Amino acid sequence: MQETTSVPLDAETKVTERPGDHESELRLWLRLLTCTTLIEGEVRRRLRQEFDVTLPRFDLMAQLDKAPGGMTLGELSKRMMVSNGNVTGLSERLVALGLLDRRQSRSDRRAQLVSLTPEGRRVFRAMARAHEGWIAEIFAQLSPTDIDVLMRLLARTKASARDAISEEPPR
Amino acid sequence: MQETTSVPLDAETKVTERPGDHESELRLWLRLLTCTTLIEGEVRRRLRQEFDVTLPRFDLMAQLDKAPGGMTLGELSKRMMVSNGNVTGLSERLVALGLLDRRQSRSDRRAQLVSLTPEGRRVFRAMARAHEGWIAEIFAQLSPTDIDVLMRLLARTKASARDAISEEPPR
DNA sequence: CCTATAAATTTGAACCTTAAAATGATTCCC
DNA sequence: GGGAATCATTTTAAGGTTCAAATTTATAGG
Repeated sequence: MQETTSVPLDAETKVTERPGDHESELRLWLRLLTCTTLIEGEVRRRLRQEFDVTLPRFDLMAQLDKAPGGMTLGELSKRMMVSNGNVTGLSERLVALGLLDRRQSRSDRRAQLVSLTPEGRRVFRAMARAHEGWIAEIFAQLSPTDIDVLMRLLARTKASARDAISEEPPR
Repeated sequence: MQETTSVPLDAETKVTERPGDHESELRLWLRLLTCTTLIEGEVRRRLRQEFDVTLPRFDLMAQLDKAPGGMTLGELSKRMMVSNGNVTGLSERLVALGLLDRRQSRSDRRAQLVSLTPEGRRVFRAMARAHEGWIAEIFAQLSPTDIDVLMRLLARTKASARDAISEEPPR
């Protein structure tokens, strides 16, 4: 057994923390996860009910809407933060529905370029309008200041996570 | 073209916002989602590499670790915020691995009680220890104050989302 | 008791997701 | 210009996920 409070209390440093204690970070992570899961689930439900579309398809179309000239599958995969194979399957289904166009890149025969069809763009715009409203409802109780502070802290969180993630790989 | 700043500027109200504008909420949601996806992906990767276990299985075991007496499948489903069928399948695989026990509730023959086996508990504890360390790394650049403020704002976010979600159903 | 209703879970179909291996194309560089 | 490394994508296998419908058991009223 090891004495966990044997370190002399130093008023200048964290007073309440035991050596291996990271409870507060853990609780923060769980809360972050809860918020996201909650909201994501609601968005998924409404997309299905009101537009008969899945969330991943909406996400993919959202990326393409921002790239009028189309985008490569690999680029999509990176931006959506999902695997390559995932994007392959999603695109196939959207092409089959007539919402996506797909063609080979002229300059690189390895690459597939996908873009929204006019129909796809029309459908997406309608969904996006509704979606923005749902998000506003969901965050309705946050003041502009709350939002601003959250944005900053989440930016810091993202940076911290990226650093922690990219340092390991060289193993 | 429409003049977007034609509304007389009133110092007492939001100055920069157009009528149907909820861009800031939308950006906040995307950032929240990015943070979560980023971290979740890293945790998944490490769980697989170091313990050969999937994130959902870890999550399920984490819930059970907090309930020494076991838990009903429905209860698990609610706490994990996933569907019933999902929990059925996950439990089956964990029982097959000898990490979970499963028995019929004595008081309600509809209900199935699951709990960690001694082996399951041992395995989970080892994973949980490592997991706590990873989370600490990932959030390393946040100060105690950052964490505290984030906790509060996310609590508010959660409350706001819950309200928005539970008000609609009666439709 | 009997029936209606509710509750807990399971099942089936479709889809999403990842990781890893395979394929085909491009680039580098000597 | 030929070989090695790299890159974009597809494929495959295994698993995760939802939804909705079906099954089984409980509970409440009459």
